[in-house]
Amino acid sequence: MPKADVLDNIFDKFLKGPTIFKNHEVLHPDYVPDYLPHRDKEVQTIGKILAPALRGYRGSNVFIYGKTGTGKTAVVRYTLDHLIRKSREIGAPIDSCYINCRLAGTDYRVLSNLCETVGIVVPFTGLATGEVFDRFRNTLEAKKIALITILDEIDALIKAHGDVLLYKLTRINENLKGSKVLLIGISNDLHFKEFLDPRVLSSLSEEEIVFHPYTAVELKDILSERAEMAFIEGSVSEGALHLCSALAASEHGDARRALDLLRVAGELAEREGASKVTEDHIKFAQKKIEEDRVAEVLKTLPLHSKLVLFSVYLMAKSKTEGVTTGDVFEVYKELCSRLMLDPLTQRRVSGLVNELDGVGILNARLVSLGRYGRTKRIHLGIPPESISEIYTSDPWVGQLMNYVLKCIQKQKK
DNA sequence: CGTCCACAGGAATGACGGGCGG
DNA sequence: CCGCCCGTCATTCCTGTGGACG
Repeated sequence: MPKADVLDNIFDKFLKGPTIFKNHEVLHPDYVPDYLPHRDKEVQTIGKILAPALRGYRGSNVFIYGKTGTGKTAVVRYTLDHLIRKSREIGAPIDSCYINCRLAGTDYRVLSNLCETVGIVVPFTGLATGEVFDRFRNTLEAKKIALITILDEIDALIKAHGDVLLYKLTRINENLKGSKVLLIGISNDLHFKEFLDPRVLSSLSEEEIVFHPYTAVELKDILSERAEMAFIEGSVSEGALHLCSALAASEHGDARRALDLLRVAGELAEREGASKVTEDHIKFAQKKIEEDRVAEVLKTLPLHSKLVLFSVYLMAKSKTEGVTTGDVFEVYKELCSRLMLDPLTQRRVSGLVNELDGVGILNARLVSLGRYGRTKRIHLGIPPESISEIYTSDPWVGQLMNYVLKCIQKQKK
């Protein structure tokens, strides 16, 4: 059979076969639904804070904390959408601007985003940030509007570039007569306050809202709601939903995670031609998401981190309990000499171990061996099979590793 | 009870590369 | 376009430390 026919078959099967998705899109992370279960209180609170803008008062700046997947962004966007709609109805001069600070990356790009919303174009680069700020302020002043600015993931920007911009923004109203700016800061980091200048903090957190993680029960409501929209009726088992919400709840009540899980499970089910998403699909999806994450991290690891990881891997085979920093460093040095590479210092390797621990690929625990010193006890944090990712992701390193393995085996014999 | 191991991890400093601002 | 500055990664030097051993 010619190739094209085989493909046609696959496509036809896909098109005609029993699909279980009705609307795939509603499971994607940036979809904002018409109703946000279990966030009524937050929606109302933010609504009350923003409402004065409809009458031309400034209202308060708001600072929102909460871990990932607790609905911060969704609630703010939802509330703001409604506010803007209302303002159009009654003709109130309100505009809004949503900026993800982490994606924007620098002060300059945040500002250029702001400029865009007030309708002026600034060059990619070339202007001093102060100049861009002035242009923004002047244009805003001329437009005579209330601008509600959402600064999402603001902690990322502050940690990277300091709070100069934020300070300027919080004080911008002092120099404005016709217009006003209302700031909504969103942070994933609960300890973010400590990074801020007290003046900025007091101005920004005139109102503070903390978003608590969803409980398993709440997650289930969210999932049921979304599943109803996303899937054809009856194609998701009750057990699957239950498991899905339980899994996400155990991971700090992350709704995004739960929705991801459901989406991937649905895709898996559809691909294998199943008519129903089952608990097994969820379990499989959980595994797949984790594997993808690990593979992604391994792929992007710097060379010496790979070597450190590989050292731990080699030793984990023989020693089941406890590899120390010193052990790892010795093996690592040996690897380097075989590969004709300059080894890093022990200090650095110790740091790399900590970094690998941070992303969950290694488990490093500080222990004291009394008379025999203090060190870290290091284990693999992932299944050893995953290490093969290193081979596949980086052929050069893979070849070297194979070479090293052969040398070691020869020595043993 | 003091010693001393085998590191942890902070601070200062240097090399390098890339983007900002003039 | 170029110099400068800033962030990242790494090194060097350093002080700190929990607890088994003698």
